[in-house]
Amino acid sequence: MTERKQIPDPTLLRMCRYLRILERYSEPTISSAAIAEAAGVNAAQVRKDLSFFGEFGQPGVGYHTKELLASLKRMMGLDEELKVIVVGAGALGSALINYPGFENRGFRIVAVFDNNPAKIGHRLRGYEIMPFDRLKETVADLNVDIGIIAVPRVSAQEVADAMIAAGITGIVNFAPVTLKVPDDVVVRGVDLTLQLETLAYYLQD
Amino acid sequence: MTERKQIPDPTLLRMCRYLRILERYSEPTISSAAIAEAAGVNAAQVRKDLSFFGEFGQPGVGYHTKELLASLKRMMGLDEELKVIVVGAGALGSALINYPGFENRGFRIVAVFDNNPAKIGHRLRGYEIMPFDRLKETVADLNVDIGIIAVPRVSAQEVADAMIAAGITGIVNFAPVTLKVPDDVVVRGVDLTLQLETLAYYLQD
DNA sequence: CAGTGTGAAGCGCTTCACAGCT
DNA sequence: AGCTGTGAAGCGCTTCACACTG
Repeated sequence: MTERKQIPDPTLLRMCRYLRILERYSEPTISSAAIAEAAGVNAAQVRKDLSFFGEFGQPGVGYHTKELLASLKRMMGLDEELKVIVVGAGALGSALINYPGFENRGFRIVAVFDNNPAKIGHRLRGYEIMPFDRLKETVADLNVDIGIIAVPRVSAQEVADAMIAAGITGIVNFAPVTLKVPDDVVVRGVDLTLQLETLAYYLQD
Repeated sequence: MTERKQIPDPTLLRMCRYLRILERYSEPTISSAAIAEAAGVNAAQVRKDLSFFGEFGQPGVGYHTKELLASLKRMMGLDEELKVIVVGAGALGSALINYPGFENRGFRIVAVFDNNPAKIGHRLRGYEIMPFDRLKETVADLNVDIGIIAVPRVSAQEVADAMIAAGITGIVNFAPVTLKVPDDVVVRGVDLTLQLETLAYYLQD
């Protein structure tokens, strides 16, 4: 993975939210205040975030919506399609495969894996479910960028190890466990129940 | 919602992860270092986090696993079942309903809603799908604690408004949009593609 | 000794405030 | 006048380091 300018993680996450706001903003220009309002953050925060990537604004006017969107997409690495594999064709994996958000945002699912013999060969929304042991060759053949882990907790680490062995350096993990990976691999976790659990704290008495 | 001691949000999120680690730890005692190792954080962080809730440890020994688990669960508000409704019975809603993690962790889904006539009345893993307009009465009748939003982006705010009008004060939002809610309502967002998008940044070149 | 609990230092993100540009 | 870009201040989380304890 090539090194590039260090950008705070919270900034990166907000950038993605800004992109969505820009995508459905109809005015030709937009101010940091307007972005902030839609994203639920401070306007200075928006300007500071954008400044990590360059100077896009025009004092007294704001930002040119389409131009800003295009620039940011490119700088975020979201201007060209990324190839994704999904491991785990259970309820969660199926939902992810059917989730329009992925393809809409430039992520193309190129293969789906599962180790359940009953599922292998079956098709899921056009994707043939392949046996887990064909992961390595598939990743190499198709030049996969990102691996999504949608298997039960106990198998997650094993799947991650296989992905890494196959050369994948970007992983999104939906299993509720902290994965151990080498430094050059980026793992992002999405935990479906974590947020629910923190709510419990606030709802007490 | 009663005010209670202010605990940093990052701490709350880590607490939930600690709980999971404790649940499948077999030794009678556990050290902050062991928890830290499993959670991928600093040991001092673990002790500091725990100290927000009290003094549970024994110098030279560590923490009594089961005792700590029970105490933390109680203090996090996770010692008794919470009632949850899910709005949106599409791919994501269905996956959530089938996700064993919810029920396993003390969240009981008590009703599922959708406004698609083709789905209403149908059963999904034992849950009858109800029309959206019966949300208010159901929330009141069943004493619902938490609402999960699993509808498309465009409908999310409307659903949130209805939940709030019905008296729900804790919401988990799976739609990729920032919801506007009153101060006394706690919203937690789970964004399925956000993490994927941030990966793109790291994978450039 | 092994390991907790915590004051204090360190660090990084957020917010302010304002100079500067149009 | 309106709004950006940013140095500096503010603030909160993280990490250190060590006194203390069984």
